[in-house]
Amino acid sequence: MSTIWLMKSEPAEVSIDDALAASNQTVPWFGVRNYQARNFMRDQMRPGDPVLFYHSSCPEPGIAGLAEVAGAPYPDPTQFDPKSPYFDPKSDPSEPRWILVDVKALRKIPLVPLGELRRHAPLSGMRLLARGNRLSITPVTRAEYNFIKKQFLG
DNA sequence: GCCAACGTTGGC
DNA sequence: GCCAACGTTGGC
Repeated sequence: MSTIWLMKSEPAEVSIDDALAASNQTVPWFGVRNYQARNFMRDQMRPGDPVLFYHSSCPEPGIAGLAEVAGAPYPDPTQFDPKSPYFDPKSDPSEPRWILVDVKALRKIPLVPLGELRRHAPLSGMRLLARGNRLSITPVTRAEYNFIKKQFLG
């Protein structure tokens, strides 16, 4: 049984449109620098897991598209690039600290705003909505996922 | 720009 | 191992 994920991206950096325009509609999920989120990618994600593509830190935060995990985890190359904002001088190339997966965008959806998600009781347990949540990758339950699809995607 | 919440760092 | 200080996230 696959796990379902919600993954936040700043659209100014990689939007759902950017992902759909990428080669094979696939983008590496670079830049995660939080151990819990890394561990989800490294230890729990499997190719084909459904992903809700969420836009954060932008004028209209919300779910912007559907995607899926596209491959096995591998080291995030930006951690070794001194010119990258995600450069991590403490990461040893022989034992990379930051791991990512590729994500394949499937389709853009009419934006489901954060405020709309908060409005529905069946979604009140979503990790995304928890007070103080900052985690950029969170699991989504099958019930939450099904509700979102039924409610917002007809 | 503000600020609540949370994660990380580093001295002890 | 504790915990204060600091840095970051991310909505508003």
